Amino acid sequence: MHQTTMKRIAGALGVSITTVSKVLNNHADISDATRLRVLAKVEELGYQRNAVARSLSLRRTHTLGIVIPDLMHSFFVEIIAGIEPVASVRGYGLLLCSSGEDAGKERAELEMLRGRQVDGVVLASANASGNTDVLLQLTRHGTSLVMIDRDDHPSVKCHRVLTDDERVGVLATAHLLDVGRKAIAHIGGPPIVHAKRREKGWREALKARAVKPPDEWSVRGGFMESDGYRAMKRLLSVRPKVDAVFAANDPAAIGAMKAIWEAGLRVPEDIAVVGVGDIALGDLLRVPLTTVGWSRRDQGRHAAELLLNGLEGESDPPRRVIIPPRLIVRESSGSPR
Amino acid sequence: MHQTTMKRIAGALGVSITTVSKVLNNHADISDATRLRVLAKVEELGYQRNAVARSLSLRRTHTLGIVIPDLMHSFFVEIIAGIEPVASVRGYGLLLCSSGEDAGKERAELEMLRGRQVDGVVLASANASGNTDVLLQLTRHGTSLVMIDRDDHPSVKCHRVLTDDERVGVLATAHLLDVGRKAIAHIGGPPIVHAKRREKGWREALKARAVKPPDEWSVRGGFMESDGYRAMKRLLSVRPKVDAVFAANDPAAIGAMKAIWEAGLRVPEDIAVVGVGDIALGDLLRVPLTTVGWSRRDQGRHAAELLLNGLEGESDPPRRVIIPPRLIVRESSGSPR
DNA sequence: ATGAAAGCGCTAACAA
DNA sequence: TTGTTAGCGCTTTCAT
Repeated sequence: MHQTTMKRIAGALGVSITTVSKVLNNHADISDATRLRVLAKVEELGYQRNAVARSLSLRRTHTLGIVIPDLMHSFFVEIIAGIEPVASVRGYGLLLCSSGEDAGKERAELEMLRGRQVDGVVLASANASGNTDVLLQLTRHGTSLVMIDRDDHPSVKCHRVLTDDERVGVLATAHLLDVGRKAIAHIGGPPIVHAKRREKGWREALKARAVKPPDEWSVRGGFMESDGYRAMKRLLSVRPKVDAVFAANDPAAIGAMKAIWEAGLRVPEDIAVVGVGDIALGDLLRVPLTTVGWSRRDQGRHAAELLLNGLEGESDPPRRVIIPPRLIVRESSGSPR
Repeated sequence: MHQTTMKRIAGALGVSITTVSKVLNNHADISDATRLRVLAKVEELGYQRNAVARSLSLRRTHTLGIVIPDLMHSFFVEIIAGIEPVASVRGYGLLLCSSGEDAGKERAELEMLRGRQVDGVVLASANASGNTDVLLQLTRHGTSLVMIDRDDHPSVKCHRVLTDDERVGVLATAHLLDVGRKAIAHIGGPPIVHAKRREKGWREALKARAVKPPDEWSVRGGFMESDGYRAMKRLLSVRPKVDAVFAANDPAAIGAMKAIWEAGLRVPEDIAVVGVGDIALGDLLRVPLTTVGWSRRDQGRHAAELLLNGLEGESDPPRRVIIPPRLIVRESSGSPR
């Protein structure tokens, strides 16, 4: 029950704690003989340095905080999967927080992470601003920060790992035009800059082919399946009928498909659907979903690398890393007509 | 850049550090006047207790370690989603580790968690034993442990949150018999007790209806999609043909379906498929998958509660919590014939 | 090459 | 009601 400590090791060997510490930190000024004796004892007792005490001394915890909106969204989990191996191999632990899409909880989590003295934070927020002050406070106290898929909080100087959202919209919409769709509606996301850029891409792509979308083609939705479902319900009553819809993300696209099926229509024959995000199993859906995706793992990996490089070596100036989106064509967008 | 500390607060107010500490810990022996002054200063400076120092003093980190085999498996993420709210609301942080199905890495993660002095560990391992010694060491040092979906390591005295695997096999197989299938094959999992129990359930259910499975009906597989795919390839050559297959988990079932389709056959018309685990989006698959599932969230929730109750109050004797499995009928098992 | 001593920021007896 | 003091286990000057 009693923890083994350096004191114990030192005592058992008749050396000082300092000596043990030095061995464990690979200091050069230790004779090979002593080093070996210490190492042997460490092995024998199964000793593990107390990271808490070490952190207090070093003022570094070798811990990264991760804040995501929703654990159940494969999307964010893939980001973590990108972070994990990088952190793990460099000896960093991951303190996981889920904000549940709630700005209040996100705030609480960020303060908790500050209290726990994490060396860095990866924030994959979905909330529109609100916690700018906590973020500023964090960075001011020396915690490095990287935001994923967020290009707001402009006052917060930190690394950002993003995709090109306007291009996302263009890729999706141009594809639908390419396969011969004429009336391409858009189910928008929440009022955040990324959703707006996707909508902008949709407009641009239409404009490039001289298509003028009537107002009813664009309906405000959200990032949840239920949002897409509701939005599609409304789009189904638009006349003349739409023959395609570009949803701001995959869950919304799935919701839209459900609404379409419920109305007795078919995907893609009656209405083609394209989403964004390339969620897991998207290729195994009843009607496999055409989507615009980008590598979440790369996003996570880059985030972790930016963070750790900044922590270990020189702290680079804030960078923006753009992960390019790509079109993933499946059945929901149909074949050329 | 300089952290605010209790010293600073105390200094600014002309009181002792102890007083500040007592206020922050809600000790009764502090006058309201002082309490208010301190709280005001804390607010003013945006002070946050340094959890590292606190942990060193208290010898509790208010942190739980979570070790799962694979972040990309929705299955484990749901467990975390069950743990998170319980831990979060009680002020516990979650240190996340992914062992990548590798006993060596799992071992390293567990030692890391020991070094970090976590108060408890939730282990959702998939590895067959091997790290028993580390687990024993952990518990011996006072770390409480709960294992999820693991009923091995019998020497390790800890809570366990399991499902009834034999019943899982019975539910799946009886269902296939109920819908009129005659030749029900089984794609087994890796050589762990749970997979074996599922197979046992399969045998029991067949026996209960006087069906004697020939040896070729049972093929050793694994828990990966590729395992199911390979196993099904072999099953496809069995004569007389099998008309149903019960796979030890959903990924294997999905792999099996792929093999069936590749062979030009149909699910469920030619071969019915049932999996285990009820993975996310299982109901949106090309052919929605019939499966036997149980609440992962409940599993996580129970695990967290067992752990935290043990930490906060009396430490219960090791308990085994059984989460009941239930059959989820979708299309892959077909309709009665 | 080794060790004594101070300190990281906090908690908790024990005094006052 | 408040403060003094001694740790928690480790790192790190600075002597020796």
